[in-house]
Amino acid sequence: MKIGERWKRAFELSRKRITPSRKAIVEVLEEQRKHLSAEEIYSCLREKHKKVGIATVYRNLELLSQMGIVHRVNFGDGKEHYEIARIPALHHHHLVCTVCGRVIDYQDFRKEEHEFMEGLGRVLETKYDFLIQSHQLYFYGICKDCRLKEVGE
Amino acid sequence: MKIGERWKRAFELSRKRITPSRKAIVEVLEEQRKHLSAEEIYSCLREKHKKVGIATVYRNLELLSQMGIVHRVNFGDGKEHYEIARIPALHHHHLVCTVCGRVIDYQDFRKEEHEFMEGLGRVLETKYDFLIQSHQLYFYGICKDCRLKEVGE
DNA sequence: CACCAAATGATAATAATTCTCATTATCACG
DNA sequence: CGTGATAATGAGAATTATTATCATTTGGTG
Ligand SMILES: [Mn+2]
Ligand SMILES: [Mn+2]
Ligand SMILES: [Zn+2]
Ligand SMILES: [Zn+2]
Repeated sequence: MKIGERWKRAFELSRKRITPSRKAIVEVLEEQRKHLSAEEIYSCLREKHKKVGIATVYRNLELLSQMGIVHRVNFGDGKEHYEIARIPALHHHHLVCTVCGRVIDYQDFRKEEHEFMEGLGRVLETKYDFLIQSHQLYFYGICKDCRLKEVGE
Repeated sequence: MKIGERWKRAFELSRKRITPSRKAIVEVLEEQRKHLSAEEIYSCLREKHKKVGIATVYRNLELLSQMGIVHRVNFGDGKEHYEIARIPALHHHHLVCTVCGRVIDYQDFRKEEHEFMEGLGRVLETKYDFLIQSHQLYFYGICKDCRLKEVGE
């Protein structure tokens, strides 16, 4: 099932209204498939001549995150970023360069990783009486370019 | 080796000065062993009658994070939190309630998890030419109390 | 003890996000 | 297909976390 069809159903179920702003925000994230900040999404919308206020962008990113339609990710650069949620089979994680901020999406070991996380998640649910909804894994390090620059200096 | 002895050595090696502010900040984090925001650390220092400016708190938390003496963690509540780094054998991860913000430190499956992360890390290092320094795993969900409240409404 | 780069404190500046409130639009219902 | 209750929006103000500036102080080396 395409994510595009899915989110409309989710809106109906949760009794949230389907508005032009919401459609436009999801559209931008689906097209770009990148990690965009609220401000970047706002700019994209302006370029497309969709007039949506910045407050509405923030409000809806919050809502869409809670609904699981978008993922909010934080790379430690002082602002939140958002990306469209992929189907579970395409779930991915992040590799962050602590020097230049470059972020790599990786999905290697998707299956093993997913199994491991599922198993761990189940144990935690039982032990801590939590209902687990999602997880995020970040690896931090130094990318090739930044390592070369360091040596050069 | 106690972490307390270790960080002084790290300072000498990286040619950073051991100042009263830095000692005091590490001290607070070692005593409290919690996830404190910069502002909370600043308050603790004032209570202990150590006069350290807020800017110095931020500056040193940045430095201590880079040195690996403290860990900067983000639970999605709009501010960074800091905790003293534990020795690798006591490495832990986080379980975050998306409703009330409660955070649980867990260290179950420490060994299996660590092995898994090490293995995954090595593959990523090779494939993406990254030098990996650390990783963080977050599980998000709803805690027991928040689930009970939801039903009550 | 003197020197000097590094560190600090006070405060201003910036940047991200949230709040307020008057106006507009969605959609369930008749 | 209207209509009304109520959710959503936009503009801008307000708030909050974090960073920058710069004159002053200090740690550590010799
Ligand atoms: Mn991603
Ligand atoms: Mn912790
Ligand atoms: Zn880099
Ligand atoms: Zn909770």
